[in-house]
Amino acid sequence: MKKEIIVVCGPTASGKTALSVELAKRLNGEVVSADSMQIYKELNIGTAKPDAAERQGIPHHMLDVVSVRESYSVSRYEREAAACVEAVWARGRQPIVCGGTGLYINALIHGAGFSVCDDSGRTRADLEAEWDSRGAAAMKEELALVDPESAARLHENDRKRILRALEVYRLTGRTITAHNAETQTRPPRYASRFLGICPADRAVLYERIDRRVLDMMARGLLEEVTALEEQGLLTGTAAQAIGYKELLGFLHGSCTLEESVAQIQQKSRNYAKRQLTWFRRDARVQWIEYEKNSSLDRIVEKATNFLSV
RNA sequence: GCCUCUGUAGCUCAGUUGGUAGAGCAGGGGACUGAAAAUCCCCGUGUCAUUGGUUCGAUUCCGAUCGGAGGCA
Repeated sequence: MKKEIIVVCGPTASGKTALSVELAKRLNGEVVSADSMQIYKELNIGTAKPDAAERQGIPHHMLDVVSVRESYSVSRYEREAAACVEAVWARGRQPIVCGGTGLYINALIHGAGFSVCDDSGRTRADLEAEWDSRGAAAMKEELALVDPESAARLHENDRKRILRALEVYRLTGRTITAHNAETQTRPPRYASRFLGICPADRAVLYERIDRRVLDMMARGLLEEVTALEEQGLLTGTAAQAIGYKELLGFLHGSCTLEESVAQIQQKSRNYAKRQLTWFRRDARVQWIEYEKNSSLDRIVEKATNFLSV
């Protein structure tokens, strides 16, 4: 078998799960998820994690790998997902990477090679404290001294990236610019085929999102969030998950349930747009754009056509 | 029925002492290399409800009409 990973990407609620399962059935495949929130064991309904019925007996990997009590990272994903892909090949089957987290997909395919390690989080905590006391301009100036390219590229308000660039420098003595240049010129570690799936009409995507949020509520999202909150589990990364943070507003009495649900829909639409920005600029992606009433069969047919050439 | 307030961007509202208007959100575009469902950047012309009048000039002042809110009956 030609060792080529099939990637199914696209915005949230575009139909990635159904397509990847169909492809797996036809191609003797197994699915490897590339979703930064479905990674968490306790997050189910709100992350649209496929249940047993949706999986249709197809093995799924990289779901439920950690508890929300732990913090996860791209570098862990890069390692663990690669191990899954290798295992699928070892079984003589086709790995199908499916997910909406573009950064994770790139890390898996490309292998960014993050070696810098500070699991204590001390360096970052120090930098955050410095940012708060010295201000954005001073921190950006400090970065400009050691890594002028990054400083020029990053906006002063982009706290997260400025601090990350400084963190890399303090930990390794190398700039993130040098690191990025090195990983970008290295060829990807896996051959891959990218399929992007999305309705041709943005309004149709947004309708699908709105409907799915309502469906999540009907399936018990509020109960899921309530239980997690009672156990004090909605902190850290889990508290960033769309659907969870908005319902917290209702649970704490700062808005009505209807307002929370509308917020979830809104934030999901905003998120879908960001995902599209990410995937659209990726020249590897072959797009399957479908109309409102397109059947799954037609979509799968289009996908297999792309894969056969 | 009378009185008061109100009608400005898709929504909520600001503003123009008369020289055709701007914020937030939505929406659109972009970025993204160990938090990524996160984080960050850019983009604002719309019969200023309709219709008369005053005026060189009205979205702004006056009248009428039609919506909306409140009060008195």
